[in-house]
Amino acid sequence: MAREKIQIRKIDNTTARQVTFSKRRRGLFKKAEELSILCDAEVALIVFSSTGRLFHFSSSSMKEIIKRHSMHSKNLQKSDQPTLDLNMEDSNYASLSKQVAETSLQLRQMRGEDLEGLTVEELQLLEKKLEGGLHRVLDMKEAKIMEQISDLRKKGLDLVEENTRLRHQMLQVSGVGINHSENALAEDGLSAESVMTASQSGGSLDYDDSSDTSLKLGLACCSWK
Amino acid sequence: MAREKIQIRKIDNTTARQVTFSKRRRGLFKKAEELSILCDAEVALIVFSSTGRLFHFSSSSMKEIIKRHSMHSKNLQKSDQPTLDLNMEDSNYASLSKQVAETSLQLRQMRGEDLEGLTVEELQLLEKKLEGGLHRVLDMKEAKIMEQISDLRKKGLDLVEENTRLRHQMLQVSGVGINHSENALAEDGLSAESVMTASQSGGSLDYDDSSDTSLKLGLACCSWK
DNA sequence: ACCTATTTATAAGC
DNA sequence: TGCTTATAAATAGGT
Repeated sequence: MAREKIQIRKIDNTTARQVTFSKRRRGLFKKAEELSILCDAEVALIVFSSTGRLFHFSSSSMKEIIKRHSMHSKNLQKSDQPTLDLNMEDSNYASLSKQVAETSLQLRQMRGEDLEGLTVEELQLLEKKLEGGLHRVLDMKEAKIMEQISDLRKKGLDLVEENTRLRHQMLQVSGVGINHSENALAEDGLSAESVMTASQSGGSLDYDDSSDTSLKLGLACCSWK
Repeated sequence: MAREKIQIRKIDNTTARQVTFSKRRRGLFKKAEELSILCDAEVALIVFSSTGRLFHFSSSSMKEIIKRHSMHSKNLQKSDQPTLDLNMEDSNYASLSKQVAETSLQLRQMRGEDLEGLTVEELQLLEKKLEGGLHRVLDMKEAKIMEQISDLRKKGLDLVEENTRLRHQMLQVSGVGINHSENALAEDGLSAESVMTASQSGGSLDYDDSSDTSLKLGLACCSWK
């Protein structure tokens, strides 16, 4: 496709053949990938040069694709002892394959793709499904978040309790006569009440607690109600 | 590579995607064959469309090439005597089965089922997917409804036109001298103007048209904007 | 399915 | 191999 048109038959000159192989191989692989991306297709390409070098590409798992292919083509094979078993597997496979296509279409449509062919009624149905799903997801998220909050709150209370206990121990260890330590207790950490208030009001919880970040992530969302 | 340059990412429009698939698939297979002939290479190409259809090409025996390929890549595998064939089929089937399970789980979760095991982060991701899908579904529904409305409006205009013509014919048939028929015409049905106003204002379209209920269904939804 | 303006791929040559 | 360029092919968007 250039300078001169060429006939499609084996290139005699070895060097020229190898040069052409390199160039065309690249082009072929590029187009294979483009097809898989543009058209959402599964593509597997295997090339052996005349010198025995292997080149291959597959849009997903080569093994998967080859398997799927052998299932399909196995219907028209010379077979040997197709012992029914295999045949049944074949039909099973065919239906499975169909099922995969069908299910993934549904999935794509729930993601808002491939909607062109749907009627208004079908779109409405889809909409209801999505709203229902969204509703249930939000409910579940809220439940999980409330759970985490109550867990954290409980942990907080436990910590406050432990702190109090520790401080009492400290007091006893330091001796009762030293005023200084009493002041430190009053200024330092939070009291049980202040912790409770902070977590219930839903305000910013700035625990720099590195052991459990999930609540922080959960609350990062602004509209989980 | 034509009229306009395109980006290499999945084509949204289903029809366009299928058209492109057909065209590029042909091109890809042609080039695969050319490479094999020109450069004396072994080439195997397998393509599954997104709808599950299989297309394949191989310069020699597909089985041979696949075997040779697995020999190469099998260097890091358990190898041995697993007569490739059967094992591949088995695991193939199993993996397809796995794929079905995986996909249908995703589907169920998008419908708001089987959410128990998910973390808040995963729920959030799901939520975003659902919102995105819902948004696209609503957009598409709106587009389809607008299309139907404009169709109906056009039909309405045609009918009005025809009515007018029919009335003129009636007038001519009834004879020009009879005042009575002129009055009847003035009081009776809608003029062209009044129909236009009604349909353009977006007000309640009370055609009792039983032949096409899809618009009614479409408008039954209160929030398609 | 067919039509073309454009984009790509690529045969030669270095 | 890589680069360049003239030209053949492929193909995106329409019809």
